[in-house]
Amino acid sequence: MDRTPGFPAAGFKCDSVDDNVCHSNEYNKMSDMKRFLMEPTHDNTAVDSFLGLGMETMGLSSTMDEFSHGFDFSFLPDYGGLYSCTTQDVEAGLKFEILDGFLDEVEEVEGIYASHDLSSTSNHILLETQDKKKVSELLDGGPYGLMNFPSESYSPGISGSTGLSEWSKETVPHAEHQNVSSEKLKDSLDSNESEDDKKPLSTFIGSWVKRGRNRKKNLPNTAYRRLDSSGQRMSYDFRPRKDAMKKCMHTSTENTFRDDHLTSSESEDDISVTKTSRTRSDRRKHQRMWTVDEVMTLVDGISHFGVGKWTDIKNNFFHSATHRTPVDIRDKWRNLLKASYNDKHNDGEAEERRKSLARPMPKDILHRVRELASRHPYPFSKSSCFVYDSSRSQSTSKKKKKRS
DNA sequence: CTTAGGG
DNA sequence: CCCTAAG
Repeated sequence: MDRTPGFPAAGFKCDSVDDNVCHSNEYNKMSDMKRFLMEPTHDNTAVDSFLGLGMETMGLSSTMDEFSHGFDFSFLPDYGGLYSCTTQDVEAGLKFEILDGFLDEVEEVEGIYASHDLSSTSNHILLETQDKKKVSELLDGGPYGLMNFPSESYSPGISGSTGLSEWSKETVPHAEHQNVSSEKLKDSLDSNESEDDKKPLSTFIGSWVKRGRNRKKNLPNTAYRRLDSSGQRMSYDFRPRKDAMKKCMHTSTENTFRDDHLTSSESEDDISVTKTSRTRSDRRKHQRMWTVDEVMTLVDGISHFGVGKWTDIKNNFFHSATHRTPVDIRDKWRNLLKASYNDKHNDGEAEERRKSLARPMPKDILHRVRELASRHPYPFSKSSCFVYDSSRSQSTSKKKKKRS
């Protein structure tokens, strides 16, 4: 795949990623991102600056300090990997993350599941699994010899807010989703409150802030979240569009918001919105629904590292998902097991009734969950009550990973 | 720090 | 999701 001259790769940390990794999916996605960036509603000032910088200081890490945007390049790995690390991608990923943040909140509140169009789910899941199998090859030291991927060059794009939700949408008419997203953002940017006034932007901000606050409480984990396996700093101290951000937030929350809106967990100073709200038992207020894509990522991760290697799964499959701690992942797996178990032992009537209420979990996933469950028993339901037809399990090419 | 388990 | 205990 050729990089157009206008979009130079910022090869700062992505030397290990060669163009081969950018197969068609990423290409399409990049096209979308570029198109997205071309939208007149977005000021490309920052992008242009990045461009210039990218051209001039390519490979010259010593001159990076002159960069006045406070851009911490150490975050590149998150968007690196298959994205080939162009500055545009960085910007785009950033914006997507922002937009997705909006959508996440909106989803929770209004029950709109725009990020995964379930009508086309079956379609895109098939492709998705194929893609993931490619990823599996990568992990297994497949065609690209990334056997011991340094956990940062491997960023399959199945990453939470941005990559994950966009990862497999190539075949889905997801342009509408993006349009919706940008509309949402525009509305929020123009007026301080979103159009339907159900959720003023301040609410979003408050939610993010509080989330960061809560996360902060368990400091061991927070510290952990800032580092990747090699101890490299992974915080995203990236604030080029500060001015644009300013437009959409109250001054009182500005600082916290700016630090939190991307990291959602890593604000150093959260003194502003602390004592008053936290005394409540509002712990579980901000839950993010697991998308189907995330679940599939989780299943893939478990199939690679095995049940119990939650940190490995987090680092390699949910690396840029700022939420989703290893514990979260483990919990989700626990719930998936339960779901698969229930799905197995229930008469169709109850199932239908339940499915009308909850959003459907595709059968494919439950099957894979059961496979994995049978593969490595989880000391969860005492005995291995997930005796799954072992003959079916042999059909998959997935390798069996034995836990120690 | 990580993981398991319970709330 | 959150919290805690144990390795």
